[in-house]
Amino acid sequence: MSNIAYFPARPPAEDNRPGKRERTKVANRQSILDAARAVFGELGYEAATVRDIIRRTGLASGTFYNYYKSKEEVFDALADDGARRFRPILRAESDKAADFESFLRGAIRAYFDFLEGEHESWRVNRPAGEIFPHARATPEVQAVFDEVHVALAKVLEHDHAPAVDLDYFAAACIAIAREVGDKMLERRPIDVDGATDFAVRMILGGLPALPRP
Amino acid sequence: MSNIAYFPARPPAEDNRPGKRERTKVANRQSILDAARAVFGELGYEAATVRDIIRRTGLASGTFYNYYKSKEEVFDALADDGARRFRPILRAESDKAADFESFLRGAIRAYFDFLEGEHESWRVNRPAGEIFPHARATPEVQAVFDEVHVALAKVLEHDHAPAVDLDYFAAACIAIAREVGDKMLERRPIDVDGATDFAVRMILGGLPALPRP
DNA sequence: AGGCCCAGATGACGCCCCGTCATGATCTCA
DNA sequence: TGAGATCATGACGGGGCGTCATCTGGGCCT
Repeated sequence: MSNIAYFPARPPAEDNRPGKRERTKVANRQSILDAARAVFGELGYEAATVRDIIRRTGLASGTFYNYYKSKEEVFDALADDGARRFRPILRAESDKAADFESFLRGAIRAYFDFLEGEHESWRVNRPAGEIFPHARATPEVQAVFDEVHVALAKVLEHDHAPAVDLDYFAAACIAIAREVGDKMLERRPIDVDGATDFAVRMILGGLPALPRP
Repeated sequence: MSNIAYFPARPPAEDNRPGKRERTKVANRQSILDAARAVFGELGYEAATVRDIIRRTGLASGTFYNYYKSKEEVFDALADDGARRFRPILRAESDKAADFESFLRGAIRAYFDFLEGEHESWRVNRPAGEIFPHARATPEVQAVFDEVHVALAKVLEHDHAPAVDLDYFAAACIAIAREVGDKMLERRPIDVDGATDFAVRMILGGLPALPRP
């Protein structure tokens, strides 16, 4: 007996749900990422081992390697994930900005908000003094840097600002944002506005322009 | 028979050379550091193992652990070494500086010169894309940061500059110096003057003050 | 000189992490 | 329902890790 007489050629409701195979694959990949985030948060990146991550998933060790080649690759995947979520935000700021200052303020503010959000899921209990690696230059992360680069160039040109060494300038801006952002997270209460103001003024006017606390 | 009749109470020429015991200890510690520098340079920090370092010294594995507890500790020792050499240079700049700008220029210039010098012994052949860890906050390194902090405070006060958030400001200055310094090392020819000028102007006047290339 | 002592060099050892692979279970599709 | 594809499994060899019982020889005393 055939279903053909009773159902249209395609199954009803266009069952788009992927088969079980595909679903477990997605679930496994996700649980590895979740476990990794937790382990990195608890033990710190350096101390964490692939085995720690595997144990937390409950999967077999070999299964891990069907998805990622190493601890580094998982970390990169997490970084990529963050970058992928941040990129559209940055893009939006870049699009809506009228001049350089508002672009800068929007972008840095967005980054700091983002940082504060991520903060939670990462630095749960990491050992004192340990250095958490900054996101490495994975494709997605690099794309964000490039986007900053391009956005800076675009907005500067639009403002008829004098040509500058963009490579140095972008590096300096990113450095300031990173470092002031880190310091911001260490203070209680976390003051996103203050940090944003500081970073923006530092970039736009240097020392003389800084806010007086 | 006694030497007393022939020699003064203390042995001649006041032989201060430490005994052989002490000398091998110093030599071992030094060869471990040398080996570590070479290994980190060749394999990169991440890939390097304690065994790699041990093998290169020719010592037994146990001996290594008589001197350092781990790869991290050796790296920190190397960083401390660098910091210990850099500190007096920084101090000299701080002492001789008449105003904030000359202090800043002197300090950054000194740092970039230092970077260029160190450059040789470190990044010999490291794998592309690998992140070389910035010096961690070892006591000596921390001391350098603190010195920067203090020097900034002192010079700023002397200049009757408006009060600023020193924590943020120092972090931003160090961030700029680090990042522009790294980028400087990637360019050929290495232009210490140009990088110094950029960093100084960025800190002193932000975007509008930057040199036009 | 001869002998004793102990700092410290040695390398074998047990432990654990690494990445692989032969095996088997389960899904898919005809 | 059966054949084949896909992928989870966990045992395994390789190797790095840090330790420790043992040995070596420099320091020191007589």
